Amino acid sequence: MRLTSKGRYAVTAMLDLAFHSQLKPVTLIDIAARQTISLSYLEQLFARLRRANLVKGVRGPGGGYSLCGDAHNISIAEIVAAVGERIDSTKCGGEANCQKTHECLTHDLWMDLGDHVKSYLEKITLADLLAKNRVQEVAERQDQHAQQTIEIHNHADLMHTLQ
Amino acid sequence: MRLTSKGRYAVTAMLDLAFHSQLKPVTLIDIAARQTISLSYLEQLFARLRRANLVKGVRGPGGGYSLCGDAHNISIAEIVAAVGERIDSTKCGGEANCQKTHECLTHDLWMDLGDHVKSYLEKITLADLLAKNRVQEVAERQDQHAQQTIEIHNHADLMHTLQ
DNA sequence: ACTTAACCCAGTAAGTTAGTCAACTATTAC
DNA sequence: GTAATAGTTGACTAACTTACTGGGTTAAGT
Ligand code: FES
Ligand code: FES
Repeated sequence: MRLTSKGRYAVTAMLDLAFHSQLKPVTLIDIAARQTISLSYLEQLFARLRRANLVKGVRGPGGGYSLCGDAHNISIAEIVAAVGERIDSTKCGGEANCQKTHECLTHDLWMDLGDHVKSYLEKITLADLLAKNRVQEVAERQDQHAQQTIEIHNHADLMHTLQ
Repeated sequence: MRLTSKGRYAVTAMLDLAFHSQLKPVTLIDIAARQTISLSYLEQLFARLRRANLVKGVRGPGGGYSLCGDAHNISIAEIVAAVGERIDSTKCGGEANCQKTHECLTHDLWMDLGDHVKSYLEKITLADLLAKNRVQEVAERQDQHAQQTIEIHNHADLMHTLQ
């Protein structure tokens, strides 16, 4: 098993998307600002999410990304799998061939653990997370903070053009 | 979360130890042969396991390692923790401070997942694994195969001394 | 035309993993 | 005592992955 920032970022970004893309697409620039994730790195992750048909991109002004389908139908397991994180803990990848042709001593243990985690993440959807109070609170705080930084950014731009 | 060969090897070796060290200590050389793990790498892992008081080493001929205490009291979670694998999936390590002073959007999700996996691995002991039929079968197959390779090894030694 | 923002590709610093090599110490057997 | 055994320690390394940067292209809106 290997669940790193890649998977964390992917789920975080998808949750941000679910929260903000009700009306119109959300730009990666906004997500990067709110969640403090590198824009270029987000692009890479969304390339995978798009290939997995979890999001769709719209180009040009007013464009951005929005969810493919309903938040109730997107599980955390799907997102994590889409960006290429292995939930499986085995060395053999389920082939039961660690020792030449035979399984190793602990093959079954890791298989069971993997199944366990997988089913846990499959049962949680974006909608489930979105319904939590804590998530709502954090998202709203982020919106306010992002609004401030945008104002600061615009102010800086203004000063720049005045020079 | 990050569960790699390090944790797999550690648990596999401990299980091998639980299976073979009923009467006398087991050498790392034997474990390395049976489980096809690099001897030097095993030494590093057992240094950590010893520091965590999970095994004790006996030097000299007839020496080797044996379990500290009963197999019923050693959980998989302890072994994995002893070699330094993080079961926790959060970025913050439970501090809830991904975003400067605040928690990130998905903090709770990763905390819950970590707790879930941790309690799963805490409930499984070496004795539990040892009781399984599959594990017994694999261990016996490994014993036979190791016996063969030892004979081949002795044969090679014999030929060598005759030259 | 010009701007916006998705899309695409190449590269890279830092860190981790899995492993090797070499030296040293304690214990037992002869 | 001395030789063999087996644990103990530390430094060092190739290969790989992660997280990230930069530069460029393409499609869409105004
Ligand atoms: S993990 Fe599947 S055979 Fe070892
Ligand atoms: S994972 Fe804990 S705050 Fe982000």
